[in-house]
Amino acid sequence: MSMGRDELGHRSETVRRANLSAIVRELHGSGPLSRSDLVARTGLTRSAIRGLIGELVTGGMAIEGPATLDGTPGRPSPLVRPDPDGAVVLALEIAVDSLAAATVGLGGRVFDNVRVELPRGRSSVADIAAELAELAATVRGSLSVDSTIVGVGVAVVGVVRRSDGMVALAPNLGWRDEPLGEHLRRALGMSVPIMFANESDLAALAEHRRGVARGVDDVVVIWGSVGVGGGLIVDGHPLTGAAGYSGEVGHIPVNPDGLPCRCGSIGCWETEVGTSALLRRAGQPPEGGHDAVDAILRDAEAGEPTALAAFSETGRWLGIGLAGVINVLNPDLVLLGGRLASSYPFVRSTLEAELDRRVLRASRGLVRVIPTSLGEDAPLLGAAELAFGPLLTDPAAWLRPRRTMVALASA
Amino acid sequence: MSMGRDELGHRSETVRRANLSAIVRELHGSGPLSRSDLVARTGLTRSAIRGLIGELVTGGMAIEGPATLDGTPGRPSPLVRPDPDGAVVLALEIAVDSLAAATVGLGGRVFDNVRVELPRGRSSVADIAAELAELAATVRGSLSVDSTIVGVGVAVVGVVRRSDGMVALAPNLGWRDEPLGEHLRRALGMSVPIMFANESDLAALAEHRRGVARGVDDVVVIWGSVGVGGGLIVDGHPLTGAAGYSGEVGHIPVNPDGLPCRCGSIGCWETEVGTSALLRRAGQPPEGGHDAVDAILRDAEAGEPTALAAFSETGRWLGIGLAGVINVLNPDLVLLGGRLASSYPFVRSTLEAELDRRVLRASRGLVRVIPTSLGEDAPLLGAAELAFGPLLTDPAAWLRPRRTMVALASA
DNA sequence: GCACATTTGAGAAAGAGGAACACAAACCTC
DNA sequence: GAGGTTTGTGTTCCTCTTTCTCAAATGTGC
Repeated sequence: MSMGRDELGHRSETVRRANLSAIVRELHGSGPLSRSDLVARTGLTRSAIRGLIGELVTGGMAIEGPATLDGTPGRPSPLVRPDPDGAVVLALEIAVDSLAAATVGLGGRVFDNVRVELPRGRSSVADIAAELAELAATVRGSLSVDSTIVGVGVAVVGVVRRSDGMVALAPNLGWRDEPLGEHLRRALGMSVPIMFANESDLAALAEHRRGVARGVDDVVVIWGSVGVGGGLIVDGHPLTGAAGYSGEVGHIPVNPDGLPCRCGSIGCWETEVGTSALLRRAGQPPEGGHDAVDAILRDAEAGEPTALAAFSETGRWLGIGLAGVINVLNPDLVLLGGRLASSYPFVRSTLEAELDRRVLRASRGLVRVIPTSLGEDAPLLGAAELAFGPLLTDPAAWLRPRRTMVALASA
Repeated sequence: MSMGRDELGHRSETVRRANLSAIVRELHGSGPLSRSDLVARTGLTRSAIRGLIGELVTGGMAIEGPATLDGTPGRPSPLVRPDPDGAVVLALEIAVDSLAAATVGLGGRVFDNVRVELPRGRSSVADIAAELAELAATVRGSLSVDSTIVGVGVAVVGVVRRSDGMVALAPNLGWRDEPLGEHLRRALGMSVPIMFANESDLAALAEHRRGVARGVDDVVVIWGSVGVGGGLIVDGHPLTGAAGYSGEVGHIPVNPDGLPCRCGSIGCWETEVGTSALLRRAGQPPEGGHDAVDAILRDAEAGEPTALAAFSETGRWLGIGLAGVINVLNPDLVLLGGRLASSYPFVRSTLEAELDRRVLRASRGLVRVIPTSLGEDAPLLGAAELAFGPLLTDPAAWLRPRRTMVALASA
């Protein structure tokens, strides 16, 4: 019986929160802006902006600097920048064959970013949590002493519950119903909230905030690692579903009499467009890893016919599955990411041909299919954005408290 | 570059609008409520509620009546009811083989409701628009003279653009890129806004507002008429997509080497779960209509094996396609509506079996699949809800204007 | 170099809207 | 009928934005 996105019972404080949130979002998303830019973007008056900026500056979340003179007449407007030290998040990622960590400041500045190889096969949740905690300690070393970490975001290759980081399924790691959240909370020993999501969902969030999908309200990201996942942005907001399990496009049935899938089903999209399908079509053993795929890519670049045919057939199946997704969601933009980004040139033509045939004409004309723009780190950057979420929604809760009547009285 | 659902630049007027909206939504959705109920539901103070209710009453949108004594101590709280005459919408529907119209008051009271048969096959847009206008005139006759029509909602069997009612595709009617919006606007000759949407989308809206999906935030409605459409509620809001073409689940490819579809593609879900597939499996000519399907239903109820087998196989394919939808959207609830509602008992077991096999375990446990609750009129009721949308968002814009200083001065 | 238009910041006052509080009214129970 | 409880009423207060006026800082044209 939740109210969805809207909350009832507004008051004047709600207005201030919404306006502060709007300003912090603009600063976080667009970087330094003059006060008058903010007036134009928010529609608030100069006086209101002044008061709100003042609160952000004294709260340590923004810095006012000298104006940049652009040659136009009129009094110059001072530049407001997000204070990267004012609010920092820790981003973590459990990818297919690597672990990563980064510290990211308000405004999107990446302070430090490390990635380590992960040996193939099973690893215990406790081991992974411990290793992530070590990476976290490393990247935290690059922060100045007065930075405040306001949250932790974690990207996971697998089906993870958003509320508590319970991993329902992560075939690459051999996990099933593993309480990653609990382990990580203990290993990190931090008091700030830790938020979890699937790598594809976070790649979508990152592309929407800082990549080619900026300003686009309906976006689908198809993220290929070993399997295939999807991140959905709908009406400008991430689509999470009832428990955060949405976007599992890899397990759409596309071939009812197809091959068995790691999830237990048969004929999932993943069995036709995942790494193993590509390797199979290229005449390689399907359990080959990253290197084997790279080899096929190089062959394709060199014009080798078997490799080209393997990509071409994969593209056909990409188109078949994607047509269903597009017909259901009617997006403006579809981004191919992860391994699929590098495959893009070689799958493009057969993919588009299937879309031409299978997507309803009305939707077909509106949708573009292109590669992602942020590369391999998109899920990690998305994890940072996830962790910034609460702060962007209600910045006032994170500002260094203003002196209040009570505080003065008790002093 | 839209802002999505959120708007920037809040002010105190925003608060009043949001609070009025919250109250009108509660009244519209839940019917008569005492003032103290509203206090509890909105979290506002008694003073605030009083002021807002007062505005609604003088604006003619609500009526305050005597309290209902329920035996509890304390001063009784007067009952606030939505004034059904205060705001009325006109709902229209173009279904597969019928046209319908209704007048619906604030609070959901249906004043009048008519449905006429539509001869099978092509009809020109102008003819349909004219006939709808006639039906509209009929149902408007049942309104009291001082009722204000605040909007028109139109449900269409087909792919329709929300912004202007351009019908991209409606195979049942033989339409392709027909400007229904323009024709209807002329035929009705009304100055209020006319809004359009697909029948499945509106069935979902109706079930979410007034049916079994009330209070459920993530809902999928699969609506079977001749083809199959889908209505999606995500995070408590209808999912429209970039242009309103979302939810076309009937055209998800499920059988890459399947039968040709009316949309031009092959192997669409619709070709396996639509009416013609059922008729084919029951050994009937696939172009049979409503009556032929009803005959198979009666046979199945009588235990006739061919009919049962036809439903069973249809259920299997229903499960295959639905598994993909569930894996992508992670809904709490899936509703089968239209023709599929009556089929439900006979497709249930094979459908659930496919879901067990093909839906990720994490999502599977959360989702219930049941029939719709509002019957055949769900799209029509949804059209009414669609038309109420602007009023629910900003009731103040529709209140009879308060006496202002200017009005007094000019009097 | 200087008047002038232009844009923006600063500060005070006003306006809008809900919260808080005190009090009265209307119900219940005993 | 006294006492407890819940709720409507009315007033005052608080928060936050807008509005208005003035000053400051820039560019332009002579």
